[in-house]
Amino acid sequence: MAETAPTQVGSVARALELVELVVSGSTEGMPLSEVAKAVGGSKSAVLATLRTLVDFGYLRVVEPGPKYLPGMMLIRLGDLAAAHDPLIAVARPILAQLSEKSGLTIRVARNDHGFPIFIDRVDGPGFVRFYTPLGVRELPHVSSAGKAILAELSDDEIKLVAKECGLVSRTKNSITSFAGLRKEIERIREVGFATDDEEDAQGIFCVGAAFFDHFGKCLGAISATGVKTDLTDEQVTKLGKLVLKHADQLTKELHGRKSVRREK
Amino acid sequence: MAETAPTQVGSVARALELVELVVSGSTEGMPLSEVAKAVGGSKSAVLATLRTLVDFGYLRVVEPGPKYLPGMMLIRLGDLAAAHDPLIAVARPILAQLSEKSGLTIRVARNDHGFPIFIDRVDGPGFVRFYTPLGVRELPHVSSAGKAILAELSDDEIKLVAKECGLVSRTKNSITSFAGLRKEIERIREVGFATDDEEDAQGIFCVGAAFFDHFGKCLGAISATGVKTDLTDEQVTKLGKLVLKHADQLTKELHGRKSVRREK
DNA sequence: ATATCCGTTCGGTATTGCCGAACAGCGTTC
DNA sequence: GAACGCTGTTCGGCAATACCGAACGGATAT
Repeated sequence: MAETAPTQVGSVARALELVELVVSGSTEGMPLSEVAKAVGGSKSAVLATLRTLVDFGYLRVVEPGPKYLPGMMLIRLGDLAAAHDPLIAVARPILAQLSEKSGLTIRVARNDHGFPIFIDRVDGPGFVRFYTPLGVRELPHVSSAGKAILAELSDDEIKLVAKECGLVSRTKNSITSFAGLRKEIERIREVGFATDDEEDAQGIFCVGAAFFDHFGKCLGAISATGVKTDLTDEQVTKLGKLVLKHADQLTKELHGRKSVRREK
Repeated sequence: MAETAPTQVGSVARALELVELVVSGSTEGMPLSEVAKAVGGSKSAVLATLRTLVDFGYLRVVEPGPKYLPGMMLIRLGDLAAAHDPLIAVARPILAQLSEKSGLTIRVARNDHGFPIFIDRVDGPGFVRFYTPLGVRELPHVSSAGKAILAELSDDEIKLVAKECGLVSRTKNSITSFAGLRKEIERIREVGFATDDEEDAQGIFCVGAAFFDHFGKCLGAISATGVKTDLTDEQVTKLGKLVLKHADQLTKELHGRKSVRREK
């Protein structure tokens, strides 16, 4: 019943599934029986695995009626992973500056073969909070960071990425045709930053700009997120330049340089 | 070589050791042979485990000469765990406010049987950055958050915690005698907030205050961290009141109430 | 008071994860 | 230039061990 080709350790895979299950569960915690049913294993086997995860702090157990919750070790590992990531270490102060200047939520995404993976975030001081998960591959064509990354790829690569994600629609503003995306990319290349005008979620507006390593390769993008009604057209242009400036600053601090535009 | 009594899953335990090993390693990444040597297992077994961890995103592999690094999933899990934690969700905006007002690094710790476990942090805008690990049990008697928590325990509990941590010394200012700690606790109970005057690290000054649940039980403490030379005595008192005010605000938003002072 | 659910414990079985040796690809060294 | 040492990788065989299912004890609800 295996689906992955190369050598794997079954019990470890099952344990990691448990972690994801508990973390995705409610804040109340999951009891043993529920966990066992969800993964389709015997209670005794699941119990042994859960105990191991608790011993290592990945999960914690709350009495009474033992329920399992995410443990402190997950926070510790996430923090350590972020601290050890050179990109995050350099980007975080820049994100904070941009957040303070703009009053918006700022995020930074890594370029994962054309797809954006957001790896850090600084929330704005506003009352509106967006929950924006970190560490997951997002759709490239409906986010400003994703489009800013796409605009730095060659046309062939864009075509490949577009096929891979299928240009699925998220809202009525989403770009779903390759021709539309092509036009949008042209616009981004001209002004230097990308926008997301309610293309991923109703009422949400984003502006993003790419940053580069010392080969001129696009490492990722930063983006600012706000509610649509808060922004006028002039503000968008102003914000775009502000985001672009900070992205360039990030490039500089990474000892990178902006890529020359590649020909078709 | 086992130390834990109850049922555990060996391969999972070994896998989790690998994660910690890689995360604690350098930013360059660890090659297979190094990992295998460190955990004392065969290359083939370690390889299979590493592959499983990579498949789940806990680790990622960088070419050439396959080296293993912390993966995006760790950031994702840490972020999710934080988002699902009601305390962090409520505390984060308050930490941000306090950081902006004070210009310092603000942290929040959970009370783990008298020991502080810092679970979230908002860095100040200053140039000086402190790396303060999250999710680990810290010493209670050399941190302001720890002492703020201690001051809310009964004298018997304080004695127990003091014995457990041994009142080890970290700097020449560290409190190492129970009599000294007793006196310090009295002072904290009078003014309502705790300080750490270079007791954990040279040149570092902290101020902390506790917060409570609706039973009046101390849930944890928040603390502000800065460099010693930046602060005069009057500023310390002013800062203490500011931190205390935000801790009280946190208590309020958690629908808690401050505990009545317990008798001896 | 009874019944049903939960978490836990305990052996038996065979699955499966571990080991060690052999292979292959590089970089270095002589 | 060739041979050596170091990597990471694959493959079979043994036995450790992780799984299962049933039985126990406790709590809650009916």
